[in-house]
Amino acid sequence: MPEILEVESARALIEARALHRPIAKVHAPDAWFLKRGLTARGVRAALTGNQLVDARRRGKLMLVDTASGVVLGLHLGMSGRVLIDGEAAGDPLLYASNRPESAWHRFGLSFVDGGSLYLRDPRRLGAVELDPDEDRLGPDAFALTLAELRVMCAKSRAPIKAMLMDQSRVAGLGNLLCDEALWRAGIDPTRTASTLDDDEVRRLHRAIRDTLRVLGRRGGSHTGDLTSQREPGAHCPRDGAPLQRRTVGGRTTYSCPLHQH
DNA sequence: GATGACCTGTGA
DNA sequence: TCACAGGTCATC
Repeated sequence: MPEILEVESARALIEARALHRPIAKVHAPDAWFLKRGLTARGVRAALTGNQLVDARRRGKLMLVDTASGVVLGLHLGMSGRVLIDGEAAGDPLLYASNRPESAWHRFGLSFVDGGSLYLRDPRRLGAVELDPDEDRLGPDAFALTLAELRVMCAKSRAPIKAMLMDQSRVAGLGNLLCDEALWRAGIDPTRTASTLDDDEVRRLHRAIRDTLRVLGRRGGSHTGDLTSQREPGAHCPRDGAPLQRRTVGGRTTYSCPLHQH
């Protein structure tokens, strides 16, 4: 399931392969997949004969600009992938099946040249919308500044992990990336955000940047040092202590009781 | 801010 | 058969 790194790969794939190809047909077989009042008829009217001209991203939301000015918002949910001319970007997702199952094609565009862009999503938790409200999201995690992180920590009484996963605060970090970043920073995920001192906020900011850079290079959210250990009985890759498994912010959370405080 | 709901596939 | 899954959203 995609976090910011997988979404960025999908965005880059659209940018590289789907722009400036006139759209012949729009496939919207799943009304439930269309959000915020969008209908199959509406999305067909907006995109047929149109073309994609730019692919942007904010957090996990892809924003695809079209020649007419309409912005196509694509969300991958928990199991979504973008397929262009039948091919996807990056490595197979860990929990998502990889079979090219056309029953899982929830939305798609056929280009005049014969190619296609499909959103394949077995679990149907992804979404398509038009002209999405980008401001419901906080700053993109790649662009998050130390000053921004410092301010939002000071204002939040949530566990630090829940704060980081709140897309209206920071956009793009999900369960795995948050666990990895907090593990690298040596901070307990349950710590109340406002109790982090300045050194801890700095370490966290650095750890988020490192996590995105390193895991991005390795190929995705599931390639983290801690992340690859998420199973019962696992040990901390840094100091060998048995890892702790808890629920924080509503999600399964792994952390090291020895070096995360 | 925490909780459960949403939907469906996977693996024990 | 059941627990679990990396996402978001509504509701208390």
